[in-house]
Amino acid sequence: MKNKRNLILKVAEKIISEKGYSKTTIEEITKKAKIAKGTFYLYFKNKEELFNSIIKEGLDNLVIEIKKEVENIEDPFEKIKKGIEMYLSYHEKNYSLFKILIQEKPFLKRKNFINFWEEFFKKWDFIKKGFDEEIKKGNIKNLDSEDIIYSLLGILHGNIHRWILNKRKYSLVKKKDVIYEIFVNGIRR
Amino acid sequence: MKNKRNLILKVAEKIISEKGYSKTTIEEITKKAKIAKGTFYLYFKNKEELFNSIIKEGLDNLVIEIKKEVENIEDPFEKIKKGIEMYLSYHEKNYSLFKILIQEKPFLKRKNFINFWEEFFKKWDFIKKGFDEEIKKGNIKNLDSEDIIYSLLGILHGNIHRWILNKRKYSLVKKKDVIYEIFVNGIRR
Amino acid sequence: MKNKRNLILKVAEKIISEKGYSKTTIEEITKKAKIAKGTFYLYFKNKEELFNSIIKEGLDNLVIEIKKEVENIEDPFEKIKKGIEMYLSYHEKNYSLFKILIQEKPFLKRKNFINFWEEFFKKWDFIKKGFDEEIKKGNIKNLDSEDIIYSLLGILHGNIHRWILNKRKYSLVKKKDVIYEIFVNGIRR
Amino acid sequence: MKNKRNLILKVAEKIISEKGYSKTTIEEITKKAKIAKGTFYLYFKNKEELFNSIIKEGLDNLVIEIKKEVENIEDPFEKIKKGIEMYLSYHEKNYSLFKILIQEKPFLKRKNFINFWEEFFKKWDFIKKGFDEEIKKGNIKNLDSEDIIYSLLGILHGNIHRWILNKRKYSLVKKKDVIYEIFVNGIRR
DNA sequence: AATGAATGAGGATTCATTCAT
DNA sequence: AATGAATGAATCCTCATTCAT
Repeated sequence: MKNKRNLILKVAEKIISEKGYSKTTIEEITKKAKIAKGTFYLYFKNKEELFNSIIKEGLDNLVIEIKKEVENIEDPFEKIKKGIEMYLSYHEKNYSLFKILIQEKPFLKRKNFINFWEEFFKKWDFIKKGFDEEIKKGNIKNLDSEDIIYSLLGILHGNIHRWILNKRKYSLVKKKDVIYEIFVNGIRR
Repeated sequence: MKNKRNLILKVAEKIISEKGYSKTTIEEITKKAKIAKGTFYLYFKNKEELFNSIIKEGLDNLVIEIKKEVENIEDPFEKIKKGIEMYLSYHEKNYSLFKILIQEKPFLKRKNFINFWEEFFKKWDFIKKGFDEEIKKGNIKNLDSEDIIYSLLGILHGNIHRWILNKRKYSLVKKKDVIYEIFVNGIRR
Repeated sequence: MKNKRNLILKVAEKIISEKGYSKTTIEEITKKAKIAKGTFYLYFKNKEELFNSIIKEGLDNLVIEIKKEVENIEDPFEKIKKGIEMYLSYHEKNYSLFKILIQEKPFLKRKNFINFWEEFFKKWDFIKKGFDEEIKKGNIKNLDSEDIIYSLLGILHGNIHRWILNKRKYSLVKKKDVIYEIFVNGIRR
Repeated sequence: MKNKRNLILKVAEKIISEKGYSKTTIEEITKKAKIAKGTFYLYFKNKEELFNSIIKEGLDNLVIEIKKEVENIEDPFEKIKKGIEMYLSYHEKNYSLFKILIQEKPFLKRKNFINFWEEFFKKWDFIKKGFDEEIKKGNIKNLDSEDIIYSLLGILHGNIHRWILNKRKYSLVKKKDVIYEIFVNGIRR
């Protein structure tokens, strides 16, 4: 049943985002999901796989949503504007994911750890390519496009982090204009 | 002996940055420091206090170093430039600290978790004030200075993170110009 | 399985009565009971709860047995006689309990320590009431009934203690007549 | 210095009576006595010897005090009366000792444990002999004198225990008459 | 597919005792 | 005689994972 797997994922995401990976026990996850402990292992090989699935599936959805909205926009800066908005709006809806995402995951074996982040950043290649084109056209300063993308992600994460620290009292999406202002003026020629 | 405490701190910082807090055992720390397990508890109340000390002392030094270099600079943008350089250079020397900083903190209860980060961000208040002045003078766009500082920290962290993911193969400090370029053009009126 | 809990209880009672609470390890209990260490914690929250359960259940049974035998006896002095017999006979069968009862309870804070014993003595209120009635009727000297009950328990414990020190070489129950003789002549008008 | 040994004994007696043997640490004893931890081991071989000394010396004093007062009294029942009074009065002054005394000491090796109590009871032989004589003379019922002495100690302990449980709010010595009344009528022919 | 009792390796912490100074 | 830093064996408890039902 696909549903039970999703149930576990949702329950676990919430708990892990609140207590952190180490303090989250299979006991608690299965109790809250109202299934038996053994059942958990029918759907996940172990605790680590559960964790990876939460992140992988969360990020996949993030990219899918952004791509869908962004790919039909012609104007490069409008594209960026929409991308920023989508990134914020997705995390506003799925703030648990971010809290899980930003933590170092030192319990991941080194190899898996590298793969994890590489995969995350690779997902934004389609945006990087956009930057490359604009640099060629002269619309954007002649910077390394990878520098640009990491800086953008940095600004976004800084703002999401702050929003969470403030207990999500204000609308995260509203920050889209400030971020756009700073970022685009920062890179525009 | 102050030295033994520092020894523990140094050894622990290295191990925790590599394996993470939860996977790091007192056993391993003391073994690598070549002291008895009980000796650890002469210098730290428990594992949690060790962790907090690493971060507290690491960040205190970071702020002290930056302040020292920056406070005599008059020109606001030069000040920012130097600040960025110092921030990067400190983390280049102490890359373990950053990895620990962003790690999951399984012992922190929600409230303490918030406090932890709030304290971190409060440390940069002295910079925020500088931004406020420049906004008044009209040198910087009329943005919320807190938005600005979180965005700057975001850009910095994004770049540090990337550097670590790339196994620190290039010089982190060299990124100071790109970051300055993007950030300052982003906020300058 | 109720049985496994009882198994632990029995094994632990024996060991604790021999080595004392502090020197008894969960390791030894579970080894002797042929279960895994973790299994212990399925049935008891911790070592302290185990200890409390041993005493609570032991004393509850003691009171139940005595009450059952004594409540149908009309004559007050016969009642006392039977009570003494039962008290001795129960401890003869369950001599471990007594040794545990008087053991140091290192986990009990002062307040709880008091409560612990108060609860023990409260269990004998139903006997105290009997004394009160007989005092009114003039069959027993006009003494404080609480003085009487504590003295009786004192005599009993003194004799049980002695019996245990003598390695239980003689029949404890046989002491019932001497105790009755001394005690009843002591309080009878 | 004989004084330092006594200092340790006094400090330790207080702490052990409050927290029990197991929870009392050498650390705390030496800190409260304002001496170094190593100094403790100049005066006592180890923790167990300290414990034994507290009890041995406490009981020796008890017996000495009682003997001194009692040996010149001719009348056997007056002798008992005075003995009861002295026993209570000593424990009223030294209630810490009793709290230590009544606990089982399972941490003592079995052999030492037996010796410990045997020694305690042997101390009362001089009283037992008095009982034997009175039995011969026909003043006391023809009971085993050891039964008598254990019963008396039992009554006394029962009453001391109760007094401590009541937080020593009343005068313990005042109970001498009730105890005498019950006990002596219990054994007098 | 589902259950949950049972497992046992693993890890933080305590504290009596030692010993160089 | 006195110190107190250092030791490390000892012990409680946790929790991911298994497996018989």
